Amino acid sequence: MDITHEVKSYDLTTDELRLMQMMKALGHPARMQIVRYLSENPQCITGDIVDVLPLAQATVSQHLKVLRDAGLVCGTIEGPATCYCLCEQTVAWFKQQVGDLF
Amino acid sequence: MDITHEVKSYDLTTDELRLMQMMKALGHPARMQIVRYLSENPQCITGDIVDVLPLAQATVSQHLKVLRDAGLVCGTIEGPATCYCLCEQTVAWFKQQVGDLF
DNA sequence: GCTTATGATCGTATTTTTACGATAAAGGAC
DNA sequence: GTCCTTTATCGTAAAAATACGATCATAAGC
Repeated sequence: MDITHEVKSYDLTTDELRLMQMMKALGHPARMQIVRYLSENPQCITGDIVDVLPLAQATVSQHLKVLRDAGLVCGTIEGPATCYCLCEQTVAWFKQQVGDLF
Repeated sequence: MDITHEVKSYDLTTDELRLMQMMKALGHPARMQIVRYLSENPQCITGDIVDVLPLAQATVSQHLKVLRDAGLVCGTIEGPATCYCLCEQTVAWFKQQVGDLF
C-alpha cells in the first residue's frame, strides 16, 4: 500500500521553452506572413503590415506583440509610427537550435 | 469614388503552410517533450510516452495525433500496441526549411 | 469462447487564442 | 493651443485548443 507521490510535470530546458515559444509564435498564418514580409522588407511600419494582411489594425498589433514577446521582431518608435524589423540575433539562435534539435 | 474591391487573404505557399503546421505542432510543451523523448528513445509505444508526461492517456493520444497530422511522427501498429518513432524524412525537411527561412 | 492489455476516439468542460470596435496615448503639422 | 496620423491597449465575443473520463476496437493469452 505504498503510494509514491510522483509529481508529474513537463521537463523542458529553458532553451526548449524559449524555442517552443518561437514555434508557437510562428504557428499562425498571420504571424508567419508578417515575419516573411519583414524579411523581404527590412524596414517598415505597422501600417504597411496591416495593408498586406486581411486583418484589422488591432489584430495585427496583437500579433506583433506575440512576435515581440518571442523576441523574433523588434519595434522602434519612429515619430508617430513604429518601425519594425526582424531580430536577426534571435532568428539566428532559432535556426541554430532547430538545426541541433532531435 | 472608385472603390477597388481588394479581397484580402493570407498569402502563403504550400511549403510555408506545411512548415507552419509543424511549428504549431511543436509549439506546445507536451508535444515538444514527446518529440524529444522519441529522439532519445527511437522505438517506444504510447504507454511509455504516457508515463513520462503529466497527462491522461486520452490527452497524450490526442497530442500524438497532432504530431502525426503534421507528419513529424509515425505510428505503426505492433500487436495491441502502437510503436511510435520520429519521421526522419519530415524532420530533415523541417530543418532545411527553417534554415532557408527569412 | 472469455479476459486482459493497449490505445484511439467520442463527448464535453474548461481554458486559451483570435478578432474586432472603441478608446487612449503620443508625435507632427499647422 | 487644435487637428490629424499612427499604433498600442482595453473590453469582449467567437472560435479553437486542451484535458479528461468513458467508451470502443483490436490483439494476445488462456
